[in-house]
Order: sequence, then structure tokens, then C-alpha cells
Amino acid sequence: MTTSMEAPRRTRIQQEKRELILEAALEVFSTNGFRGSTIDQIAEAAGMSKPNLLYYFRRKEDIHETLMQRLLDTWLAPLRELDDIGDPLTELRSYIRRKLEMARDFPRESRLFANEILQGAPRIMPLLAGELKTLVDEKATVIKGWMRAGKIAKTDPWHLIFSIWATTQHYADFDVQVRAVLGADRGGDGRFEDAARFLEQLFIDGLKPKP
Amino acid sequence: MTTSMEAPRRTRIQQEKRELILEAALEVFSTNGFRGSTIDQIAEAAGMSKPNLLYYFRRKEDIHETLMQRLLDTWLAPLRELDDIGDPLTELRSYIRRKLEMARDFPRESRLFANEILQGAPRIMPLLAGELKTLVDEKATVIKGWMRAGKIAKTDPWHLIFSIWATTQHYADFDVQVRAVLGADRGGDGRFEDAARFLEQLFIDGLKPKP
DNA sequence: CAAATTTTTGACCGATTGGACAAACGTTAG
DNA sequence: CTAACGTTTGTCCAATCGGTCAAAAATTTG
Repeated sequence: MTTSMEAPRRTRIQQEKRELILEAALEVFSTNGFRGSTIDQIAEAAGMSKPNLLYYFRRKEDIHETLMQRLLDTWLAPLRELDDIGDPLTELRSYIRRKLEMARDFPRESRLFANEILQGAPRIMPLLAGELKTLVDEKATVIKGWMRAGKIAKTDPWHLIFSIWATTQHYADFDVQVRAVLGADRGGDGRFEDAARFLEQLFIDGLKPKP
Repeated sequence: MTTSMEAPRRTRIQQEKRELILEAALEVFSTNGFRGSTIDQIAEAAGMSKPNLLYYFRRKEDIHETLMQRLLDTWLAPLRELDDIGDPLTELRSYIRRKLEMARDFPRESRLFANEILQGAPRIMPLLAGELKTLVDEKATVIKGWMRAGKIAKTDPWHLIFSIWATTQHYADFDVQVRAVLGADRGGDGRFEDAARFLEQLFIDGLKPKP
């Protein structure tokens, strides 16, 4: 019984191979951008021939689109968890920590997203002005509530969120630069812990309510 | 007398046309990335034919290289001006303001740079580990001096610089996202002044020496 | 087993790419 | 005027691009 809604209805092989392709495509797209990446590169990284890859994804854009859809869900998860209940400073601290952990653990996803935005977000603009804006506005209201209640210092919630995004994602998107500047001694694995300490001091201490 | 050092020795037309090409290339490269841009696009944006463009720059890479060389000088100028003499908080405040002004006035340059770093900085890696690291280390020492003297609060100078870079450049590199989230009412020209106020509060208030 | 279906491949296509080249054109110095 | 030099263009090329297709190979189903 085929319903009007399109159901995936995928074989075991299809599921596995599609995952393999998406993993390879994430690697390639995140370092070369969409136009800078070729189907051949992705196919080779996935260990299959180009026509075989095109059997699973008919067009190059389809791979990118699937990747972006998945990305946005996991990418915004930390912000979604920012909750009204619970201590404001604790909430913000764990939000910053989670975002920094994502920059550390999923740098390719961060770069893929950065690439898309840098080029004017041609493929996800509607999502930015829709779903994303709604979410940010909602959380900005929560933060504003904390400020009105005197729980944290008064600032612009939107620009606060932007700054948290910018500083945390910087360690994924500009990783080469960070490591080059820090050098061999400080650019090792410890750089994320240093960053975590610094960002906590910058944001959390800075947000403590002023007497 | 032709010296062994290569001297430009350019015609007036050559100078003008090269500028025209570089201006066009900045526009194209910053929005499409290096591999995503074509010589035809640049030639059309510069109002000339492709062979004519290739008369002034033999290879596509030459245009990009020239652009990157110029970029780095102007890009690091604000940090170079960060001076030991003068009030520390004033110095840092004007550094942040200058960086934000550059994000506002030269977003294409910022995106060009971001594109290069995102893709692993294949063409400017030596500069990052050399000239840039030297400059940052030098300024970090200056900042550390201020901290030791009790003029500003103690933090990690390197990550402080990273955060200033990240937050200010965010308004150029992620401009589409910022405007989409802020919406029609707050996403207008005033967003840079809002950002300036927020960043001053975040960094400067946060850096005031603790009693 | 055999038939049906899914997966994989090699060969191929038109379009676009970066770049070469010689010829034509324009400009200027003697 | 004319020879030399600087500039511009049309044409062309090999390589690469995204994508098609029919047929072979592998797998699943009955």
C-alpha cells in the first residue's frame, strides 16, 4: 500500500551505502565547499565508483541537501535545550560548554555550515529566516526574562547568542589559524580546555548581575 | 638597466586594469571561494574578455595570491596599532571598534580570508605560522604586561584575541545569518551599533580589574 | 533451483573549465 | 608616415565536470 506521502522504504544496503556516502561527502564538502567539491572526490572517499554513487543520490545537490537537513537538527539542539527552569548562569554555562564541545567533536559539520553561510546561504535561507529566527527569538525572550528578574546582567540577548556562536565555532572553523598561532606547545589537545576556561570567564563572570 | 630583482615596471593601463580585475576578483572569490569561482565570472565582472584578463594575470591563482597578499597587510593593521603606551582599556576598546568597523566596511575581504582559512589555509599557512604568530605573540606579551601591572583583569591573552577576532568578523562572515535572525526591524543598518555596544560591554566591562 | 530485483560497472555525453595562441587592433615614439 | 610596442579578441584545446545508460554482476525472493 503506497501512501501519497513519500516513504523512504530503503534496503539494508541502501541505508548503509547512503551513510557511507554522506560521511564521505561531509569530509569533502566541509573542506572544499559545494562548488569546489566533485562527485568523483566523494565517490573515491566513499570507496565506490561515480555511477554507483549516483545510483544512491541522483544529483550532487541531493547529497548536500540531505547533509544540511541533518546538520541543522543536531546543530541547534544545544540551543533548544536552553531551558527557562534552572539557574540562568548554569544554563548559559552549559550551553557554552556544549557548543564548544560540538566545535571540538564535529568540526566538519561546523565548517560545512560556515561554508554555506559564507556563500550567502543560498540553500538554507528559508530555514534561517524561519525556524532559526523563531528559535532564537524564543530563547532571547527567556534570557530577557532572566535579565528583568535581575538574575543576570542586562545586555542584548541576540548579540549575546551571536557572540557565543562566533567564539565557540571559531575553534572549529578557524582551527588551522588557532593552531598556527598557538604553536606546537599550546596548540595541542589542551587548547579546547584553555578556550573553555577563557570563555567561561568572559561570558559567565561578565554576566553576573551587577549590584 | 634591468636588475636581478623583479621590478613591476607597469604601464598606466596595466595598473588600472589590474586594479579593476582585483576588485572584480574580490567580489567573486569572496562569495564563491577559489575553486567555486571561474575566470569567466571575474572577467565579466571586470568588464573584459577572458583572454584579456589572462593578459594581466597569467593564472587564476596569481589573482588570488595578489589579493591575499594585500589583504593580510590591511587585515592585521588594527592589531599592529595596539600599543603599549596609552590606557590599556582604551587601547583594547579602540581595537575592538576598529575590527568591527572593518567587518562593516570590508566584508568581502573578511569573507575571502574566512574562505581561505576554512579550507585549511593551503596558500597562506606559512604566513599564519610565521608573521601572524609573531605578531600575536608580541601583542599577547603586551597584554600580559597590563595584567601583571593590575591594569586589566587576568585572562589568556591569546584566547582573548581569538574571541575579539571571532565576534567582530562574525558580523561580516555570517552577515546573512545575523540579518535573517534579527529580522527586518533590527537587522538594518543599526545592527553594527548594537553590536558595538554589546561587544564593548562584554569585553571592556569584563576586563576591568577585579578588586 | 530459477526468476525477479537490486546493485555495480564501463563507456559515453554535452557542458564547462583553465589556459594557449596567433592575429588584429590601438597607441606612441622616432 | 611607420616601425615598435602594448592591448584586445576569436578561436581553439585538453582536462574535468555532472550526469546518463545499457548491460553485467550480485542479491533477494519464490
